[in-house]
Amino acid sequence: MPAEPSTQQDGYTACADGEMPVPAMFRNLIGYHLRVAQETSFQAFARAAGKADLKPGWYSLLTVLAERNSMTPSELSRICGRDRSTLTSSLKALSHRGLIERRPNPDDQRSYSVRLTENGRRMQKQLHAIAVVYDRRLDEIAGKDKAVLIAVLGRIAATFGMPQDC
Amino acid sequence: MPAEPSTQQDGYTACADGEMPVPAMFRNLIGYHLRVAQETSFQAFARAAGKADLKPGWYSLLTVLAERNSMTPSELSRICGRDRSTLTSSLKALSHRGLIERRPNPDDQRSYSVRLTENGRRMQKQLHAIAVVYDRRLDEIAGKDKAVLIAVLGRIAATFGMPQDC
DNA sequence: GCAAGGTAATTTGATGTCAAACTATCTTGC
DNA sequence: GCAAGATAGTTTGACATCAAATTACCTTGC
Repeated sequence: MPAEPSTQQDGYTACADGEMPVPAMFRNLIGYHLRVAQETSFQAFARAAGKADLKPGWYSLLTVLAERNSMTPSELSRICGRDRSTLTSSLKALSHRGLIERRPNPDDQRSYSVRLTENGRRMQKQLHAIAVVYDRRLDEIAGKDKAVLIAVLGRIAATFGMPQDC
Repeated sequence: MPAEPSTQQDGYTACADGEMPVPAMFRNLIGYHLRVAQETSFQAFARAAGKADLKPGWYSLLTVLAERNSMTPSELSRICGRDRSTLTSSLKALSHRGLIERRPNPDDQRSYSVRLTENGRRMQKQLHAIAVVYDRRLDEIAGKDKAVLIAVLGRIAATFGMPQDC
């Protein structure tokens, strides 16, 4: 065995030169850079959360709930930008683990509202701590451009996030 | 500049005012804005591509291939940032539709290389045209901050895209 | 009042993704 | 050479997601 630990094999050269080829046609496309930046940074967060046995998708749900007394699944779905049907299994899992409580809505039998439990609040803080660690790295990378970055990203989300028929 | 937070959160009322409430704990997190901006803009592109019966995931594959004579699935996987196993079914579909050709590698029986066909090149141009339309909107939104945006996003991808042990 | 249509949540089906297991092949140290 | 380990591609399993269909309940026009 050869051993070279870092043997680098494929062009990737792992750490050796850290250079990722960007296809020429993509170099000027904001959408490409946006996608790659988001995916790589989110995966780093997800990996860290996963090591603590936490689902990254829970973070936004718990955080949104942490800021409001209670909400219906539909409200949660709109604010988190996920289809309602996607929430069904998440809420089931969160409820099963005692992180949220469901309570029937007396005014509407179809609906119910969801509220964080004490454990849920604890879990939210734990996930937030992990997120903040990662975001600090993003802050460093953005440096003085952070405000501009957030402003532009916000405009993008506002523009494309409009319900299509508006 | 920072653009301003939505004052109203409560109602949400769909289109009525087009403002999406951003949870307070997320307002200062770059990762959150990155995620929302990427998801909303990518979905807009995916929807447009889907109307032409094109899979958005094909775009990066075809484009990368358009810039090189031929590549192995593993190289493609690294450049596109997708797991190798993910490419298996995509390449099968692309091959089945006659958009790419596979050819065995005489030097290594395990491997093969992939090349665009004429139809594949046509399809790539078509997808690129759609992507460019969307990216033009992103350009407008970014305005004079485009260069800064791309630079920051590139640094993020480079930092987090490193193989984990670096 | 009540039928028609809307809404809340769920279920189901199709995708896209990663990671881990697997098979076949190549490479290397000895 | 050849056994041990690395590598290429695939298969399989687990998820997250969306969209369409379903069910139960609500609201409205008349």
